[in-house]
Amino acid sequence: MKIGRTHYAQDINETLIGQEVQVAGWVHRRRDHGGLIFVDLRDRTGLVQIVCQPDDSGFATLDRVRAEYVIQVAGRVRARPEGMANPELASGAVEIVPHEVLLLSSAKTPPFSVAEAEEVDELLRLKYRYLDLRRPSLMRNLWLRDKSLMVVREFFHEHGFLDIETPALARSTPEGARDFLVPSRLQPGHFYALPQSPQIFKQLLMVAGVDRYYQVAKAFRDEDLRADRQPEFTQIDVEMSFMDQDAILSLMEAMLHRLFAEVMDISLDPFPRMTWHQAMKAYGSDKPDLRAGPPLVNLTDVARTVDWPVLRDAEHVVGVVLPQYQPTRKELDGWAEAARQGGASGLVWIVREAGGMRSSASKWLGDQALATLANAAHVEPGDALLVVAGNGWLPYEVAGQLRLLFARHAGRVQTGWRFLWVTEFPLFEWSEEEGRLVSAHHPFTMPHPDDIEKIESDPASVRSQAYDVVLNGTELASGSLRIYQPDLQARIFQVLGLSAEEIQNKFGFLLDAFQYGAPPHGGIAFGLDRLLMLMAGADSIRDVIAFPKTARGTDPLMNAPSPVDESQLQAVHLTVKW
RNA sequence: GGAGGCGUGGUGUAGACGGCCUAACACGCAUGCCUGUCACGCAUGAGAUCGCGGGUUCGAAUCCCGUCGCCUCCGCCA
Repeated sequence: MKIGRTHYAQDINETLIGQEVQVAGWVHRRRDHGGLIFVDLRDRTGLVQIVCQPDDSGFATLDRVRAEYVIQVAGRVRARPEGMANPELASGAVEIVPHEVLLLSSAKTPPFSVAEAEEVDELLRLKYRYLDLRRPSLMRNLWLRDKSLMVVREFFHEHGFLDIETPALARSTPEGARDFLVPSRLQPGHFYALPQSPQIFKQLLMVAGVDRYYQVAKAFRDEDLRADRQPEFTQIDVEMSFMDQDAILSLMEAMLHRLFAEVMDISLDPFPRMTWHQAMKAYGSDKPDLRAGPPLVNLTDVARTVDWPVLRDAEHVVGVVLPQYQPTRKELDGWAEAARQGGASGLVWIVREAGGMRSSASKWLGDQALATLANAAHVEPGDALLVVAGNGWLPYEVAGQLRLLFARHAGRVQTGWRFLWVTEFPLFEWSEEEGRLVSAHHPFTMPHPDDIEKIESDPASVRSQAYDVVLNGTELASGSLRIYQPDLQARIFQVLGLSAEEIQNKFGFLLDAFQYGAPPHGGIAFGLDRLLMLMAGADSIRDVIAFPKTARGTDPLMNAPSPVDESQLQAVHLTVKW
């Protein structure tokens, strides 16, 4: 028998009954009945059952094989006996009777079972990632990734976007995350940086007249990891010229609609749009989870009427309604603790029972005042209300956290795919660490046209033409219209506190480029890994990345990072100290 | 940088008030039996100095200190 296959496991079905087929793959399970051996052969598509009797050729080989041996089987497809079909398998109505079995590779007993779905220590999984990937759940995610990228690429191709590669060896950018650095051998003492995003390149491509660009691009950020953060990750990076914000949002939304329709067979509703300000007021978050129950209620006005300074004198008073929920004292104490952790001075709760009301503030608020608050929040008998008071955005953020905590705790998070656009992010935000204004998105973000005159006089209030795609409380994409006028860009740099010299040194090439005819342009970057994580129902982006890194940034399979030879260090003019 | 959780045969867990642990259970593995299983079944068996180091104690998987690793969260992530 030559090496090769005629069919994948999942394609062996009733239509092939009586035909000769050749399949190849791994021994998933072997069930030895003495005179009768069943082998589940696994390939990347699934399983197919091989059945073999002592006088069949190949019996001796199948008697010897063990889990994860690699075999190739030529045989005839036949229907399984009456009542013996396995509805769990695509190939479950049939089986293969071999007339030749080739043992291609034996295998050591694997360190964990490929066939069992049990949860295995992730370090071990990563060390033996090639075995982990054999498990159907991860293999499915690789397929999902491939299929999704095909749909995305088709979409962009059809809409006239050019797929253009940008360098992985770039220069360090002053704003943003910590860079991964690569020492230069030819330029002693100089370093490349791995790009945190192709941002500047794609804007230069717009100046070049590419008009529509996209790239499935690796991005690198040397920051601490999380379940949804890896030091290298993949963006679907997009940039367009001569389109206003509305046109960009509509086109990108169409892409996601197409993706979900073709890959998930899900027809998405049009995405609601919400300004950052609205999102913060209604959900205390710039990435609201619309599945997690009703929005926050604003009790600031009604709080003015009560005779208790904690509420009356607070800048903002925000409530979370717990519909038809009577929390225990322990739950309430837990939420109060969470509120304090979040920076609030405390939590006021009101529980409306059939008869009357209990409250943490009953010492200070009479029944009348409690009723006023409860009524303002439309709290019905059987409901409860959590109230956070404070200044600035803090009470909103804390209440937003409590909203999520409650929804998760009480199992009130609805299922579904709740996308939305969040628009009009602030252009600047205050950095405590640096003691200055920094760009909320990045310094090339176009200010809102109505706010341009306030850039110098009241920068904190300036809105931007930046937007995010949010899905179920996760930020999936971030983008903006870009500044294309050199003078406006210079004003922004000035507000950011960059000296003329720094500007010239760090961004001079971009400003230069803008002087040679820059089109109005804007774009967006989708976090592919996060998107796939949600589509796959995974808890971590590691489950949709073939070879991810641990929370400490190591790769246990290759043992990276690693020390290097002294000669390698010398070549790049480095001495290591520790 | 900070907080928390976890670490016990190959895998997943139990044991945690110190002695009942000569460390249990399931799966896996090995050997034998078994002709319709599909998480096959039955029988027998091998396999662990309880992450590592130190301490307390007559005695430590169990208590204390340190350390390493993994995971989660906060900070950080334009």
